[in-house]
Amino acid sequence: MSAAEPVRRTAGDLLRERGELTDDVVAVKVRGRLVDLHTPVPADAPIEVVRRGDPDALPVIRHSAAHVMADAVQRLFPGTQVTIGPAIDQGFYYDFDRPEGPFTDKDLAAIENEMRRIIKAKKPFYREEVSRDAAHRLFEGMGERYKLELLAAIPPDETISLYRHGSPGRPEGTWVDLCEGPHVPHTGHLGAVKLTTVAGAYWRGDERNPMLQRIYGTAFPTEEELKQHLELLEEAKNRDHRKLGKELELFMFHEFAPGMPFFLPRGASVYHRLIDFVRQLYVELGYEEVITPQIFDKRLFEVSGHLENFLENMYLPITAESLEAARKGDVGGVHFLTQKPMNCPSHCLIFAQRRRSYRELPWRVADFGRLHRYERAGVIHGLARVRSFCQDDAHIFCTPDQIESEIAAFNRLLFAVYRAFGFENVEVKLALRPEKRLGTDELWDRAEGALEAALVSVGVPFEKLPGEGAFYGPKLEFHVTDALKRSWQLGTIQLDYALPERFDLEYVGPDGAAHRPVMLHRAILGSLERFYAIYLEHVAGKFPTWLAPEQAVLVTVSERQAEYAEQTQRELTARGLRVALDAGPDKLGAKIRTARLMRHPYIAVIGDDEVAQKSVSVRSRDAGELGKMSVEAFAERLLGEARPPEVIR
RNA sequence: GCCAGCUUAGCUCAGUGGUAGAGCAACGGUUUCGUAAACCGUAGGUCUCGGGUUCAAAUCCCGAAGCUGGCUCCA
Repeated sequence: MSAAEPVRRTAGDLLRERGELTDDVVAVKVRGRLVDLHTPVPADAPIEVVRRGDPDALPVIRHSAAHVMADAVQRLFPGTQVTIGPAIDQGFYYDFDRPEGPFTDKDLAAIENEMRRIIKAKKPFYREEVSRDAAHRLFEGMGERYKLELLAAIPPDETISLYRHGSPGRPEGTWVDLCEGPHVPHTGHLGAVKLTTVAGAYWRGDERNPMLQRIYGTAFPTEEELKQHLELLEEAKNRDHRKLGKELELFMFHEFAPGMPFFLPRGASVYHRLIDFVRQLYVELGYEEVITPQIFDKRLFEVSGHLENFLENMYLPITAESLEAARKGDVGGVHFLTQKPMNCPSHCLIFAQRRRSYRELPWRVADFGRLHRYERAGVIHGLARVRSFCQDDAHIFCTPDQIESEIAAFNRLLFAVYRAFGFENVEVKLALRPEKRLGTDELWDRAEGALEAALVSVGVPFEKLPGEGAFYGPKLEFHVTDALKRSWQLGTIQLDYALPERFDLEYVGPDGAAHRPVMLHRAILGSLERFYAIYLEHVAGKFPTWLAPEQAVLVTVSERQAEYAEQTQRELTARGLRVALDAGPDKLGAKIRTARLMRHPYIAVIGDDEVAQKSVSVRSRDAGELGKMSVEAFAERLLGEARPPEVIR
């Protein structure tokens, strides 16, 4: 630092001068930005103190924990190189290049112990700002080639900062990392740490790069909070849709069809009711539904561009005849077939089936067709990521000046639907042009602009995702998170100028001339399979009465009431209700237990009293004991809840 | 696809080189019972599959499949 430069004081210095520096201060916030105590701040800036218990302290603690972990790793496993190690939502990770290969669970335990030693020693963190050259020399000397690569990627005008923390047992006394911060004042702030898993991760997230060893962990100010976090994870596991799907007999998988769910009778019942719900919306919103083929000649997907852009995700079925021809080398006898991964090309064929008038637009065509996409092994995940699924898919063919209102209307609809299912936290993302795409830049400018304009007009906050659009157009994505806080896309709306062009679609305008329509691809629930997964977790297996496979279960106190119970079941079923019956020899307590585990909305007990009074004793899953009521009153109550939620007013 | 782990009865899980186990579920019997598990009994397994090492493999080694946690890719 040259003499001419004014002395720059750190946030820590300022607080100390003001006598506000207590040991529980982890960092500060300056104009909304999280800054640690080691970093110089403008003397006149308003400072907000962040203490150990504050939510803002967590990322600081975790990022520091990542450093301490890397320190421990390098101490225990010399020759291991460090790369990056950020704080994340649930904790932190650090990626290492370890020549000896992956870490084992035993290694994790050893690393954790080493971390505890460093934490216990309450070693201070230091920040220093250095020149690019000095940093280069430092990491070159240490043989940290990943850090050199990171250093080279820092823009020239940015400050280069190093963070050290005291490391008991290291010859140089400290462990150093190229890092922006922020970090805690000393290692003692890392109250409770836990390393959770090891995983492979590509350097810089590119699968062509070498695979690094990632260690995930988490950290909290206190053991108590860590314990709570671990309990929360345990609870989340209990509502994992894969576990619930098995327990509630909703769906299954088999290795003969990996990634392709089998919906069991109870699960299929829910699935069909979801479709019914969407179908009802379609009636009200002016959609028409079609049914289209599964398997096509390859020419369809040549025209659509899928063969060029989506081939690695497509199944190519083959007939025995073609297989035989191929074996004989008879190329002309081989029929190249394609299993559809999307419905849009079919709908283009239907649009082009006859002359279309502008008076028909917007034409909204829906399709619950089953789609198949080949997904690489390792990416499939319960119902949330499958190889065979169906979307509540529809395409809107419209004129260019109908785009914005269609998109805005769809946005409003989608939020209303999600709200009806109890999803309040929906994240909206605008996915922009990918590298591999159809159409000119000018078309993409227009398409992206239109989506953004619609979002602005509806007034929802959104995030832009460069390069994430579909190959035929930009998309709006609507995301919600699963029980384990993984974010999944549900609905989408995509704007497409390319397919109408490729299929040479036209409508006759008021001027009598041919015009090119625009296509909107949209789904509300998205993949029904994925929606099913997320929703099942969202309600923890407790489907509302309108969706539940059985809306009530009748249980008898003894087998003596079986006849009356059967008659009651028939009466309720005749009124369109779904009612199960448990008239077996078990004791009432056991039947209640079974019924509760199956999460039936209502349990109706039938004993001698009920038979005599022509009643049932009702217990609601959500509202508790309701007492005796007539069968008629029970039916009325069920019928009142059996209607799907109203979305459109 | 890549890295790591897992796979034992329908389900949840014990079993680390020497005769495959438990609980629940199923089935049979007894009990006829009032709001989260009655009692007794019976049956059920090529220990995912294929190779290898060994006198001997659920157990050790190699390969495959499926699943799990990540990475990459995506609804």
